[in-house]
Amino acid sequence: MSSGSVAPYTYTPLNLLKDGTVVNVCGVVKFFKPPYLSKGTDYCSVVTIVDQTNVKLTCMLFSRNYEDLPVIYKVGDIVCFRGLKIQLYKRELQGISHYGFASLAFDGALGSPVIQRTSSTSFSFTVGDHNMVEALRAWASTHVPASSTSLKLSDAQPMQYCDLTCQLLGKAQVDGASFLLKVWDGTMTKFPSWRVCIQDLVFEGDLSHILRLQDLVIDIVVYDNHVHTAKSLKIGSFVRIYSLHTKLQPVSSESMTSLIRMEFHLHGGTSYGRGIRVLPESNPDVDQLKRALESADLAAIQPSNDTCQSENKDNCLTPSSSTSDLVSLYEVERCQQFCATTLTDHHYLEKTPLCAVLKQKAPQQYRILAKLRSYEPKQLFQSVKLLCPKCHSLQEVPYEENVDKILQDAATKAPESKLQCTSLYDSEVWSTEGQGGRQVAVHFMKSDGILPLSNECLILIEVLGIVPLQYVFVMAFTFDDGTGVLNAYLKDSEKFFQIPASEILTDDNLQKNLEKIMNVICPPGIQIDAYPWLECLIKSYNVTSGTEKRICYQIFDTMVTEDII
DNA sequence: GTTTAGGATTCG
Repeated sequence: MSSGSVAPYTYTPLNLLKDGTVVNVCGVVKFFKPPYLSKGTDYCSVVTIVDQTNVKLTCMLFSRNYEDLPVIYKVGDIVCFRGLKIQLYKRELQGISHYGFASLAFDGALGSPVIQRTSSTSFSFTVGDHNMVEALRAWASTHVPASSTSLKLSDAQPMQYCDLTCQLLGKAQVDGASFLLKVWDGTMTKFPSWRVCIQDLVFEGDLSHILRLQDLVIDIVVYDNHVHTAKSLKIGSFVRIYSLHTKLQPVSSESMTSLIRMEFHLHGGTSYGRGIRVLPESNPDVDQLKRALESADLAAIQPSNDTCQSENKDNCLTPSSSTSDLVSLYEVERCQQFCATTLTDHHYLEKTPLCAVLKQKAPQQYRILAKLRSYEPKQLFQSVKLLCPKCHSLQEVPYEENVDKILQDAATKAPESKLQCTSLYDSEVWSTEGQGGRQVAVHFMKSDGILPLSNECLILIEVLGIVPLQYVFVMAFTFDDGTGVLNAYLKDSEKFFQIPASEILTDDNLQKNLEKIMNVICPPGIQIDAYPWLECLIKSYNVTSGTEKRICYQIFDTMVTEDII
């Protein structure tokens, strides 16, 4: 027993939780949504924790008071919850705050002082709790990857979601659903910030100070549910903005001849933990931020032209730069800055370097960030194949003169499927002459629901066992991310290039588009350093040929970004 | 002793 009148609390390991119980738990924060106003009466915070048992628990925490929800600043923080009810939701256990719920939160950094963050007076902190936090810190340092979303403005790239720690310099309500925040963190973005027109708005903040800081200040627009949080923020306060979206302004002739600008949005909703949280002066990240602001402020007051010119020599646009210089600079910047592909799903997967992918067994799924060193086939029309969705075999698209041969070589078994006429094709069963009266099912593919003229009609013969075949792009990509080289197949009917494989052989424009895309993602005649990054999902699988076993990789749920299509 | 949300990006 600990000294004093309060008995030590018992914490239940996350692998021993039972439905219907009320428990105390401790864990490392794996994911969280900063407290936000729910549609009911309370503030809500969703927190996923993990402990040494490697079991995760997602907790729904509600409180009438914002301050009573756990004070979490970042992934990796450590929390202790008391009075957490365990229940089943979608066949998984989840935690939900029960009557008398209380929480403590701590910095997760190994060796930092164990200072509890809570306003909950009922939460007594014992030696046992202290040891629990230290043990979780030690475990997390080797088992929980550090949060990678937090960054400085100077490291912000377009088309990213990131957590920004900054100071609020100005604010203004734009309209009912959007609110402007002017912030800085002492560093300069790669592209100057967009500027929201504040002419007709009620602006709060020191505009002369903001103007003096120039491009050290960025404009963030927050939307919908974040407007009420933004309204309550005090000028000068230190805030963290979670899942801030960075993007480049749409390319227009105007932006080509001036400068490309970067937009900052905090979109509506709370997906991926989108939100804003005020950081106290005592926060170690604020300490660091203050120092950066002080030196940046000094530099802004006494600008050194020499430093500016020598640092920006490579990126500097002189008044004599021609439009084509600007465009090519933009193209280079764009290629270096952001991904030419995006994921269509599984955004929560963490990125894995290729060297790590290559060491692991199959099957697995990975998110990778790499450059396309090379690809096959170079003759792009050769990448179009016919895929049998039934047996997954691939066939070449047959030349017309080969079709007779294919029919002669067809298998001997009778068609199995029930014949039906659909909007895609009409079907008939024909008895062959001179082949023992073998029956062959023939499908006449329709175009827009209508049978085309016979010489234009695609005919599928079911004894071939390939009914109906699907056109796909099949390519071999060689990825390189600096840590390793990996070959992956692309097998895709239309998602990746946003071009239907079924139409490319007959459409010159689509062929040109495909060529253009390949020239962007794997540009000929330049160093690989200047190639764009590609973010891809790949899955590994085992392939056995004879006695040889090897691992293959295939791209999935990935597409090229719309602005290069 | 009810509800809220139930991780899984907007499309401005």
